[in-house]
Amino acid sequence: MRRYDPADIEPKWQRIWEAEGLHRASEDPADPRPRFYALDMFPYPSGDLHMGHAEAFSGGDAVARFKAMQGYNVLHPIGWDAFGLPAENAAIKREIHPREWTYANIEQQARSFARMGMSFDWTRRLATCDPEYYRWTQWLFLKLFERGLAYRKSSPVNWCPKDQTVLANEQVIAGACERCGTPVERRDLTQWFFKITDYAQRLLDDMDGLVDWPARVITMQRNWIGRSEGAEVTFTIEETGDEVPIFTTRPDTLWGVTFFVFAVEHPLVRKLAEAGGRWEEVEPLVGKVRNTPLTHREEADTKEGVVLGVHAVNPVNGEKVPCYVAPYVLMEYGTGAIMAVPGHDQRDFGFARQHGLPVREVIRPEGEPASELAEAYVGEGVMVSSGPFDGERSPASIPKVAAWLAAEGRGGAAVSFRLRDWLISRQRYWGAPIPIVHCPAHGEVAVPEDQLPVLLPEDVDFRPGGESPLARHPSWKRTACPDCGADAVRDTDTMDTFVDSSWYFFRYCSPGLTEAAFRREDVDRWMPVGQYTGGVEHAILHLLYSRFFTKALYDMGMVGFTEPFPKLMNQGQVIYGGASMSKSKGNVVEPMPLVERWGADSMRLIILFAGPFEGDIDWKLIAGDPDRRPGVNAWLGRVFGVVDEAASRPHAEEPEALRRLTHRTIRAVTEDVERFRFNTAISKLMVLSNEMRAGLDAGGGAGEAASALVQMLAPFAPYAAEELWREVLGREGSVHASPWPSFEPDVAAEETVTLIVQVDGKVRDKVEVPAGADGAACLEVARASENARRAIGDREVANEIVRAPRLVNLVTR
RNA sequence: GCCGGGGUGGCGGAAUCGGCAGACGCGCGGGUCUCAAAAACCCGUGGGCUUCGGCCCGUGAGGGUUCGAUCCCCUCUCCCGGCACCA
Repeated sequence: MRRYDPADIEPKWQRIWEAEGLHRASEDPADPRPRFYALDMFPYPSGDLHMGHAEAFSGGDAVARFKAMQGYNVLHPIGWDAFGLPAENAAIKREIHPREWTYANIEQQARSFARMGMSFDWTRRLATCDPEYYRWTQWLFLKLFERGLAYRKSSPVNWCPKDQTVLANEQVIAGACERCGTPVERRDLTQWFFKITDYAQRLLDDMDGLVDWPARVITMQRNWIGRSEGAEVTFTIEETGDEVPIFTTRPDTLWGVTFFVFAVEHPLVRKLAEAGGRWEEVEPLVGKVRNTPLTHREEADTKEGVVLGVHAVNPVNGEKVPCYVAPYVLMEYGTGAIMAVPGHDQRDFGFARQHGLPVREVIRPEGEPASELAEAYVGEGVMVSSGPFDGERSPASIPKVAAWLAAEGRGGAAVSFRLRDWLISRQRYWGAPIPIVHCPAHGEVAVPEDQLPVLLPEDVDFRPGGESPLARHPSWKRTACPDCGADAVRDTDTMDTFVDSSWYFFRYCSPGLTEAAFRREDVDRWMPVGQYTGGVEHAILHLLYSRFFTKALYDMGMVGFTEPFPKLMNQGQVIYGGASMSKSKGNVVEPMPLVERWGADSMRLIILFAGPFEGDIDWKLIAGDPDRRPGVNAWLGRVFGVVDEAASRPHAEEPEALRRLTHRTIRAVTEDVERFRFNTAISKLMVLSNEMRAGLDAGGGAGEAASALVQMLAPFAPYAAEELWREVLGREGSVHASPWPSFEPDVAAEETVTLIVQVDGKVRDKVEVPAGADGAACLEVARASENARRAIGDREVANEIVRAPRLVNLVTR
């Protein structure tokens, strides 16, 4: 009998598949197969692959192989998200160049992927740190710049005083630098932004079409975009005449305004404080908040604030209310100033109590008397003390008030988004340089396309200190203005790595193209992506940015669709003992040692069989003794046994029950794989192999079952399936290029079914009846059941529920 | 606090147009083989009771609808995830 020896067969097939070019996507125009783009979120090359990669890619690979067997021309590419801070950190620590560290890791991961049997089209491999890739990242930046979608402005950012660098929000943990633990400060710097806010409404609207996205991802993106409807209203400052617009979702409470609040960063604060003779009191608060890290702002005291000494005139009734400056109003949202209605907003209420400001009731619950408010009332009601709107029902009155404001010329209906423009500048070395030259005469000038890429300099001191590494380089930034030839300097910032990853899926469609980032015809041929697989940690940033890029490129006529990923699947995390795996916790389980010891097929089966793909896997709970043979490995051994035995007696008659199970299994497994239910698919294959064993032991044949089993095993255990297909079953060509088995309904149909006989809803008997048994026949069988009679005893049967041919329930009085 | 998802054997998990709860696997127990052990293979495995025919209980807790509820409804509870001064 043929032994199952993964150490022997896996490297062998890996070589043969590579030599045969089995997984290359076909670009032959005569290829009649429909196309399918199976995309996995590309990895970041920090060391070797971890368990999370193993799970995500095992699932993605199962889908790609399944689709190929279903007759699709599959594009299943791989690449690396290879720019980023960790490469620099590692380089600083080990004194090697970020490039060396990055490419070494990419090679390692590529070898591991190949060893795992991933069906990638390696000819399309890319890395975002490759000059031939980032050249086009820069080119896309310039396209956005041309359209006004990339612009520069001053913005507050997180700054680590020890590392002397700007940090992304996600690099700030509890107000401190994640690397050195130093509390971060706030700096105002001029930065590049992408104008994603122009697309806020479309990003929101188009999600209605993303029916195959996980609901929670949709929810997270909706929350992130944060659309609010309301009104904009312009107040006038009594003492200076300044006009200050505010956004409110509750214009129906305009008559309840008793004060007015500015964010500390609001450009009018100093002027107004000075006009009110209060700058001395205001300045310390402004300074304090300015030095508070952005990530700490949420902990600021809601009641803190200082009076400005000036008054705002309420346009609806001419009332003058005092102005304050307070940290609870954010410059980043709305207009950076608010009308305060303590009667109907809890934050305003708290502030009013603290500062002795009046609280006015202007929305009253229907049918109730006027009351002294003990807290803000935010529910429905009737407008009172509201001039022309007295008696109007709120919130129905909101659009009426907005329309009235518009007619009066003091504002009107407005929509506000929480989404802010995407800050892409990074004062870091290991990223794509921003292709802009700053000319004293011409300002921001695009680097001409024929001068791309703007290459990163090699000889750089990328250790932290003072300025960004590119700014510190003695000569790199010096250049001539492309417009006038005068001395000018390059922009010394690099782009956020999320820019790199916002278009990599387009590049896969036109690999190695030297004239453009991609060809529209290539992209339109393969995209939108058939299935996108990756972690939920990218639910907002990467997916939102990629959607934005796609829409912007669509508007430029560069692609023919507006959503890149109509179908999205998130795999769960692989954790250990309820916590994420990490080196500091010492609980990291790596996939490659498992692959070396038991084979890639076993590693893939362990992880796919452990539970639902979307759910987390706690390795501590699913893994047994690491030195003990995994159950799935033993199962593969048994599969080799049954397939070998079936092949050795091709003329033996296959039992009808086995044929039926085979066809039922084909139907069920096909459905399971389509729904990412790999765990149940594998369990059904186990059932089939168990039944084959029983049939063979009884002397029957199992040829059809063996063939189907091997084919259905192929997406999950590609090496073992290939060995069985070609060597044991002796088929020509790869199992992975064979057509997915089809089930025949006639064969799958049951001849008999188990009739459940219940008495008063409790199961009392199970009887085999013909599958076509009608109600009367079933009832007869049920009445005849000895067990049922005993359960009924001397009671009278009052009701008979019949669901032929599955169930009869005899109900006694 | 708000929104979303979930609670099923010793463990991972099956089963939801309301109709056999616990598929499949791990673990565990017993057996075959062996001098012995491991491996492999076979049998058993929710709890309790049993006259060995079966019976009772059981899907976080309580209630409801129904002939019948893991599934639908209400209340509660715990866990996980996301958001959280968003005007």
